Amino acid sequence: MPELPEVETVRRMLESSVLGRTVRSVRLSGLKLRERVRPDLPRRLAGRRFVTARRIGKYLLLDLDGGLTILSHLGMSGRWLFHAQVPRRSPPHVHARIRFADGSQLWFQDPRRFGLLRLVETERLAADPSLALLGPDPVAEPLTGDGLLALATGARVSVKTFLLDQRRIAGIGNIYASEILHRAGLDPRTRAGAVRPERWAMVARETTAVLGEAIDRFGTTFSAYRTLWNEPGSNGENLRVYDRRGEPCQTCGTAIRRIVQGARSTFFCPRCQPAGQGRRPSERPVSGPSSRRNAPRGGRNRART
DNA sequence: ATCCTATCCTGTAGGC
DNA sequence: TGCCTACAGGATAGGA
Repeated sequence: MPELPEVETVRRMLESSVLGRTVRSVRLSGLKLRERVRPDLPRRLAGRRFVTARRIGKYLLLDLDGGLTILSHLGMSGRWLFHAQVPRRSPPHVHARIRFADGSQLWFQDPRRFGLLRLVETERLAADPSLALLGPDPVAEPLTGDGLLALATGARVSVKTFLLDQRRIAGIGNIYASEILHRAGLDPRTRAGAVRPERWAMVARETTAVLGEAIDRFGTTFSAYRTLWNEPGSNGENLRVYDRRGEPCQTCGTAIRRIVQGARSTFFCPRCQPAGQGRRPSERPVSGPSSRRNAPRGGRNRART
């Protein structure tokens, strides 16, 4: 799943390749993504120049001159791809092809169609419903222990679910939530409102470290995520718990466990992340108490991200 | 208000 | 080999 580091990687690459280019024409697949792409998007983009590439949480904001912005989200399987030369055989699921004058093209590809391509007037972005409720972006404004403590006051959800809530913090997804909690030594089942201040300080520090390292490695690729150059990110080898059920913890050797929280996998080390940092919330796997039923059957190459 | 589940969607692994 | 089923999880609408 593309999370903040993957989106940031794409943003930086867009910045180096697409800024300054003027759109000659656009072709849409016409298929519905998370929402329908406006059919007048090609007409409205034509002749405009890309001027800024921004990111808020997992959202990408591509500003064009004349006050128009493409608000984009990669969802589960979305990719922005830049082709200096267009490949002879066209891959499936390309929903937008943006052509530039020199023959290069920028594509939005998304097999699962959870992604988003929305045209917004730049000055109205702040009021856009997808952005209006987002919490702080932890790369733009690094988290602090005190800040997290305040955000979590009264929250009864687990700290794992808390980190995934984009209204509280924007950009953390399922992979990095597990990684952050492992490095912070915090049981993912702990109730967010019961986490001690010292522990929040560790979460803040580790969030910065985990996201920063992932950005340095161009993101984590299991299978779907690719950079703008259609290359996988190399952060997978840097992950300590995610998708490592049964493997020995790199810190203490204990077998990594997988549990289900809010219908999502969580991976943690029961020894490095001991219970008892606070009371646990009443979260249970959706399909009953047997978490084995939801166990992924694949290895590290299972379709993801 | 807050929490929680179902829903959208396709590729892929694994079972038979 | 090939068909079938379940699962992966981004955001969000709507129910408890």
